[in-house]
Amino acid sequence: MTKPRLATKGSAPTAQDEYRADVAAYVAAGGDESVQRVITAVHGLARKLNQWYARQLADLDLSAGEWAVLSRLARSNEDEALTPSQLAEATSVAASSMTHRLDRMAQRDLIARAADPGNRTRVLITLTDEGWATFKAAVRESDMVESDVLGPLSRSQRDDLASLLEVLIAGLDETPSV
Amino acid sequence: MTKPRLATKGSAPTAQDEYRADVAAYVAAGGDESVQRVITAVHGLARKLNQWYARQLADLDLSAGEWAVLSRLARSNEDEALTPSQLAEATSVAASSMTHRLDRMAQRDLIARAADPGNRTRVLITLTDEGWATFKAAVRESDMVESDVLGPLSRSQRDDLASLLEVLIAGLDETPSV
DNA sequence: ATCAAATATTTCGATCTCGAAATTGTAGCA
DNA sequence: TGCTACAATTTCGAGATCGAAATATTTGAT
Repeated sequence: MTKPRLATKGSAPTAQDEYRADVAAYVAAGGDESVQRVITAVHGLARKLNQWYARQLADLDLSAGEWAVLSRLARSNEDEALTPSQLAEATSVAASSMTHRLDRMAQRDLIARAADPGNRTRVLITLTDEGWATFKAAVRESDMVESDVLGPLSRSQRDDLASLLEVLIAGLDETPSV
Repeated sequence: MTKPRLATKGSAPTAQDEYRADVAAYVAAGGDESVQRVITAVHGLARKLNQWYARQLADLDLSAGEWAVLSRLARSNEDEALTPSQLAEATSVAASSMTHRLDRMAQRDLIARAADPGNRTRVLITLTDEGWATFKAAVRESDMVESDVLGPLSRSQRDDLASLLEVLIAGLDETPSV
């Protein structure tokens, strides 16, 4: 069954090959197979998606980090305003890095800084009209990639998959933060 | 006994809350719901896992990138030796960055460089005994995290989940690389 | 009211990454 | 062989990130 791919760089290994080899290695090293199949697949998917996003986002002159900021702001622009610290936490980056990232984004008029009226230590970040438009454009682009990836599954399979993943997401909150 | 749980002002949002808000935002922006549920869950899980790995790996003085190299080498040490370029490709990093990463890892005696006997342009990277031992230690640590995450699912649910994810992985190879 | 501790942001120096040369070696072809 | 195109790695300069220290403000205790 396994295609005997002969050495040379000509034929790149498929994602499936990589996946199987990874699972085998982790199991050989002592990992549980039913765990490693899921974990390795999740990582592989996320990695591939991120690669594609990076390319798509490059068209809009956005880095993955900038996209993360846009995305986080977009889903809470109405009710709550966010501070740089919260954005740093939300996007897994040091607060000091967020300062610089926001500098660039403000320069491009994607976001705006405003002093918190109730606490002058804080800065509140909001999406500008242009930032909001850029967010929507990026969603439209990435949705095309994502639809392709989910193409092989039927609607009910997608729902089953989502439900199982949601169980794991819910469980994350109970895990003792390692 | 009771951890002095730092008084969260608004009680930190749970991973589940974040997930639901993300899905809602993407759907509001025009994404398909059955797509966004899966994609968002995959990203959320991968992100959380990576955060935990980073902490675990810090105990072994490993960065995520170094772990990726160790891991890639560990699963192909027997048959094929890898070049820096291949490792760069495999771990999504520029070839020039791999040079420095390998410098550091060689200095710590985790990997060894050797000239390819058949092609003096190439350098072949192999795991040292210490590198191999470090890999195994990391697998043991991360398997504990992963088992916790998969705890909420029964054996057969894990298999179902893995099977669905594997369909997507297989599909990645057909996608026209965007 | 005042002083000390805590919080939020920014600045600073070191490190890591990237893409573009530069370097070194291989392969094809007359 | 000699020459040109190609390939793999490393070097180099610019930009991004990190953790720690600096700055400014708020909160809490006396």
